Amino acid sequence: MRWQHLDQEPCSLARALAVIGDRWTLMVLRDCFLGVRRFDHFQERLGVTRHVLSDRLRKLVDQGVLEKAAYQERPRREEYRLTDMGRALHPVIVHLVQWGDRFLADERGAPLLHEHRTCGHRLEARLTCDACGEPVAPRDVRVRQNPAFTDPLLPVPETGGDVSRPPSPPARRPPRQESE
Amino acid sequence: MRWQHLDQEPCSLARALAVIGDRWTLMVLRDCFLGVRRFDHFQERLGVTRHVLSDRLRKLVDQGVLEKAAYQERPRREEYRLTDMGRALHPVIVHLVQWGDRFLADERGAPLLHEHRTCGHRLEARLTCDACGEPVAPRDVRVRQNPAFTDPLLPVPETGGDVSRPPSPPARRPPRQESE
DNA sequence: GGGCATGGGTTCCATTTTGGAACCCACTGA
DNA sequence: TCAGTGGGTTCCAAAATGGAACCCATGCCC
Repeated sequence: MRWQHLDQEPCSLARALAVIGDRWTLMVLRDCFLGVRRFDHFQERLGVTRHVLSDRLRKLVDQGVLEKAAYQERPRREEYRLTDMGRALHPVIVHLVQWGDRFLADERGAPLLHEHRTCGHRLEARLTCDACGEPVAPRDVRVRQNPAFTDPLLPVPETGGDVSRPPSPPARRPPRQESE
Repeated sequence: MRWQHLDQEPCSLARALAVIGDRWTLMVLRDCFLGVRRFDHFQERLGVTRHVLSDRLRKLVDQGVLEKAAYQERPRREEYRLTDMGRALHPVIVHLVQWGDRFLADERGAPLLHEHRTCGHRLEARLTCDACGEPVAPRDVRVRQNPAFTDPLLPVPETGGDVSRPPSPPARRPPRQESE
């Protein structure tokens, strides 16, 4: 499986990672959310090579995550801004940052402090279900396959334990006769 | 800047990406949340080479995201399970999947349907602030630097527009006259 | 009007990381 | 003894990345 074929996969995570899953892209987007918009400013803050940065920015623009806008003519200067598609990644970045704060910080704690302006408290990000407003834990989620997709997408349950949810039906044993 | 030095950066996103930011790791974790636990099962579902899979699993175990547990002795067989640190990535994956569902799906829609078991509705993931329970949008978040970090971490604001929040001032309108 | 600075890149090449495929090893069951 | 299984490792070619230099249009200073 080649990485660039991931966008063809019948899996939204794979398709999302085909867009933002390479090494520097989420770092670029973090800086976008912090207000960085110019090539050299990204380059200086990230320390990524100009070549790679140029490539990432171009791909993000092509895919609709960023847009280029002139902020000055003569000489023409352009900047990169988040589109709605890009801004929709905000929860991903917030949760990743919080995960890093929680599990990977040193004794000084989180480098950046996030405050929820509307309530004034430290932002404690939580995944909730918009339908009922309740917090969502991994095992609260039942995953089914969209019947419009005919190839099986979900794993055959493994015997011996459970992680996200216990398999319900006793039927459907793994068909293991063929050797591929 | 080398990728493997990212875990030293004073940035929780960089540190998080040093752990889960390479090409296949989030795909592995997605499968973990779907109940996959065995080497060959990961390999078959992901199509990644065994070499890379072996490397990623080992790193995830070393870093505490997964743990190896024997599910059988004689012959000893081991499986990989999420730790609490790994399960804490659930919101990241859910939001990424939902982003893919929303922006990258084909006409058939989302490949996998997620239902919130406790309320019975389709799971619509939302980032909320645990302190006040309200939804959080990008511009609701104020970012400050932890004073224990002395080097400046936040970008110097760029003149000419806003993305995540207005620096302070009078009015604010999108400068979008350009064609392109 | 020559030189230098600035923003926004591209080119070149060495080093790393992947992809693909084959190989390995301990154990089991027939 | 021999094939099968789970869980890897080794080898090599192809792709991506890192580092550094170079480019180019414009504007600014003298």
